[in-house]
Amino acid sequence: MNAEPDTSPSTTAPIRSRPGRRYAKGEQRRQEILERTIEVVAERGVEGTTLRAIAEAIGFTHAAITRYFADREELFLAVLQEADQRGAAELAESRSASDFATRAAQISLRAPGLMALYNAMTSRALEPGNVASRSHFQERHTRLVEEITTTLRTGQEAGVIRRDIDPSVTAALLLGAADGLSVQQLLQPGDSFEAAMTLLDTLIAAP
Amino acid sequence: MNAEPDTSPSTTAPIRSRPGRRYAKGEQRRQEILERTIEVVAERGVEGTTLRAIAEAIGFTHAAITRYFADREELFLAVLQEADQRGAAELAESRSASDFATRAAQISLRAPGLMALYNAMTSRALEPGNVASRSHFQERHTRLVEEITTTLRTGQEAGVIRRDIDPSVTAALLLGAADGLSVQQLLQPGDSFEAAMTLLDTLIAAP
DNA sequence: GTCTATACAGGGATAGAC
DNA sequence: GTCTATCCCTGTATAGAC
Repeated sequence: MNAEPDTSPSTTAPIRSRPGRRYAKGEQRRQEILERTIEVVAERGVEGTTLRAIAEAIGFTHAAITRYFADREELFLAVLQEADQRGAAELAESRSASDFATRAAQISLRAPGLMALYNAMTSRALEPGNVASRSHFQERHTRLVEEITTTLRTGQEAGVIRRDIDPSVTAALLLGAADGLSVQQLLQPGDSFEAAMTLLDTLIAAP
Repeated sequence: MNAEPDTSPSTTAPIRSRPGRRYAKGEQRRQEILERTIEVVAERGVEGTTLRAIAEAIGFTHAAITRYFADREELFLAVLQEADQRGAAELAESRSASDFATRAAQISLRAPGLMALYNAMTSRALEPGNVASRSHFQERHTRLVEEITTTLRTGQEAGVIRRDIDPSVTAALLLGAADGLSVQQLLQPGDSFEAAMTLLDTLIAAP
């Protein structure tokens, strides 16, 4: 989007000596840190997930983590990215657009701490001067909107989605609704999430 | 909702010696702290809004703030509550339901740091064991859903809102969409917020 | 390459002086 | 009612052991 020229798409602030996956042990450690982190988040919340707490869960010193991730922000972003990638396959099976959005949210809801982390990082991305997180979420959002837009267009051609609505605006609506409703769902669990997304589904369906 | 018996509706953890508005000076100080806080948030972001930074903006020591607010969490919550009350009047003028949701979001968007603070606090409310923030947002959500539901029902009776949709589910959808889309709007400013809410408006309008 | 030890600046919270 | 002093906890940086 409006990000400055950045040649490294995935990692924002690359560690000096991260070998391109050459050392098996290092890569393994990296994965372990990612997995433990989300566990600690689920147990102690995002705020309680200090570098020392993660390190302790592994049997480490907190300083060691900085070998793999420049700072806490980068670590958290990596956790979200990992979760995104794992969910990507499942997401690709979506049949309808709201099905897509619903799956996206539900994947997050499955892993206890993930949605909390996602929200915490989103709110940090809104902070002034946080280019790393902001561009991450901007890219993510742009990508998701494009995917949903394509699905919607296909649906319109197939005659299952109303033809009098703009696909990309509808995509933004679906994604926004899924995001907002899943927060709501976590705040007070109930069936409003399902119901609301289903309603949206019928609203955009061809008459 | 599922909140524990709580006799104090507005303030979650009352200060030991808050006199029921008896001391003008104290009340004035409290207001000043609230106003400065939102200013500091706008300038330095939520993370940068330390008790010391707020105190410095007033000409205080950070410890003095704890006379008026038990901790930072309570202070932030009070800022949001203040903003809610100020926006309430404007909100009451809403004609349609999505107009309501749109206004609610736009009021937040007007004050630079407010939406960031709102999101930061929402994400904290998702943390385990944070009863204070969680119940605040639960109550807020319940209240807003009820108000929108009423507006919707009136619209249905007047024939401007489709009659085949459930008012409360629709209210949840509107609120969720407004929340999710406003984050999106802050992340990358554009006109997708307006467009998407307008779309939702037409979707729920009577044919 | 990987990790420990250690130091540092800055945060929230609190006790007690005035 | 406000301040000073202090506590313990963060993330971060660096030096050096292995």
